[in-house]
Amino acid sequence: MPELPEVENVKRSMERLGSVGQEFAQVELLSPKLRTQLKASLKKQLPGQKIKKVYRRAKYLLFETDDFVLLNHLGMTGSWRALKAKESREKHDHVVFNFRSGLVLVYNDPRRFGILEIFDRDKIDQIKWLSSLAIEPWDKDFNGDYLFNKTRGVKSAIKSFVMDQRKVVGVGNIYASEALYRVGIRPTRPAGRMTRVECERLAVEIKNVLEAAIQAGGSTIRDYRNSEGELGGFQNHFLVYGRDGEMCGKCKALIRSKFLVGRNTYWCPKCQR
DNA sequence: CAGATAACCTGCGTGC
DNA sequence: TGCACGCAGGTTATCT
Repeated sequence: MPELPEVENVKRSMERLGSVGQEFAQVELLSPKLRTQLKASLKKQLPGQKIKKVYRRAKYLLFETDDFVLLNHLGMTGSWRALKAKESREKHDHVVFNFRSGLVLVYNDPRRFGILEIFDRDKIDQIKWLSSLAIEPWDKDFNGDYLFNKTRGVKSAIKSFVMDQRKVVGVGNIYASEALYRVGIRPTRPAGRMTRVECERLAVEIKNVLEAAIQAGGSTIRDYRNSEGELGGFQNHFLVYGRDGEMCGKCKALIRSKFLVGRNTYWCPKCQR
């Protein structure tokens, strides 16, 4: 469910809930595992720790405390919510974080593809989930030259390149189609066949589409919500995603879709070459 | 090695 | 109303 814009919005809503500065109290583990085993150390180590910072890296959400880092990936269906009435538990709630102030944050995840793990704070750079991620899209080095150099000799489709978190971070199935449409590149184009100018434009449009989606609160197709329960709005601005059979807004050709890289992919056959 | 496919899970919409 | 099937915002392991 969540790509970078959604995770960024979860992060911002977490800050608005006042999570920074909160001191952990009891932690309740309701399930044995998400994508990975839920460790008992969550219950033992977090109480007494204060959240110093909440931040995002790629599609990961991180809570930094005095001594630890709580790492979270939302998988396809992960979500957070703040409890108002006590004991308002729902199906697929997996972990309950009680704070000393009375705030309660619950992690819910029907498909359990998410990750919730704790690491020593001085070992952040050893976290395997983060070790091979590419630079952030807003890093000064993320530009046309970067994409041009990384794509040289790559025969696989540009769409799979853009979705490869080791090459480009934060772009998933929605924003891959949207970014490539904006640049006028067909998703099936071999990555190594991108010109330098096209790489330049792709770097710009990846940032543009992610930025626009962040500003719109992310995309809600079925069930995405930020931690304050708010829905996203960028689904109303999709130019190609989910619009196969509809007219392209630029040229009136019909938008097509095809299964590619294991995911449905959308593009305009006339505007994208 | 690239590319496709399966696997991990549950829920929901569709068509019979 | 029920059931089988396909599909879903992600990632990784395993095939061909």
